Amino acid sequence: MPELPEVETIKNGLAPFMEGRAIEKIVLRRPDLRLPFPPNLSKKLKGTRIDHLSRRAKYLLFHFSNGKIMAIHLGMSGRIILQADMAAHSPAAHDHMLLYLTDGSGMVLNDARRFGMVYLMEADEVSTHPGFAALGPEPLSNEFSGPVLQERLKGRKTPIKVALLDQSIVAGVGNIYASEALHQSGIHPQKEAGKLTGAQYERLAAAIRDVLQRAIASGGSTLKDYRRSNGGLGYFQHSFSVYEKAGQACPVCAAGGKVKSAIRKIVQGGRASYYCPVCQKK
DNA sequence: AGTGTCGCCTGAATGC
DNA sequence: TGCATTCAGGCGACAC
Repeated sequence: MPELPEVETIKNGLAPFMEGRAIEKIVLRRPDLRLPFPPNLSKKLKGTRIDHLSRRAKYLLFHFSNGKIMAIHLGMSGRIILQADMAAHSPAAHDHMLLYLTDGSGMVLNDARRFGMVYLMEADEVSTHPGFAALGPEPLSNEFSGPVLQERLKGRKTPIKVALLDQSIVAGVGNIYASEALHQSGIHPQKEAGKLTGAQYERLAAAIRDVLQRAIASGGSTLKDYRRSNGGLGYFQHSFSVYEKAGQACPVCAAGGKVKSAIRKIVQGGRASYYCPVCQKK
């Protein structure tokens, strides 16, 4: 499940092999993923150069020389696999989009569950396009801070864990990093989002940044559905404190030596949350 | 506007 | 062994 660090890692892995190269053609092997592919995608991009790659929230953006941007959201199970020789690639199950570069290399978009999305837009539409207009600030940018988080959550009665998954509050945080950041900042996932103290918003904002940065430094987290574009594995999953660790000892408590507590799993908004009942108080 | 629920989709895990 | 059921979850659509 690619969240911000995974998409950032994919972007960094792809960029050296794609930037500056030109599109020969794009072959679609089905009409849609979560949404239909953009009409005439191949025709609109044929012959254009990829100027650079970037990321916004969990979207990977390809900036083209003709002023267009292709945005890919990998959903739950999306993968991008680089191919040195596209002619030698025989499409596998769930290879939905094949992007051929003029030098013979290319990339394959594989998405078993098809929760992913591909958009094509003009460069100046990135802030107004329906998929992007409501996105909150990038957590690793200067636009994000404790006070900003506090302002955006003012009056919100929803649990803080649920609010962190809302992409309009802060962009790019998903289920793994929401639980990890709340644990790191000592905040209970069921705490009402609008009712943290100023110090707690500061700690939470700092923890979100820290956990995301550490995950990026580790190449992201490899779970059931995510691999890096070179086929290699991220390894931040070995640094999880609470995610998928129900019943195990809380590492913070364990380090303290005295208090023994086990990580608990609850369901909020239909999704699993993990927390330490000792470290994280309402 | 905020909040909650549903549905999309497949593979892995579990149950009988 | 094999078939059926359950679960995972980002996000758009929708109802209230």
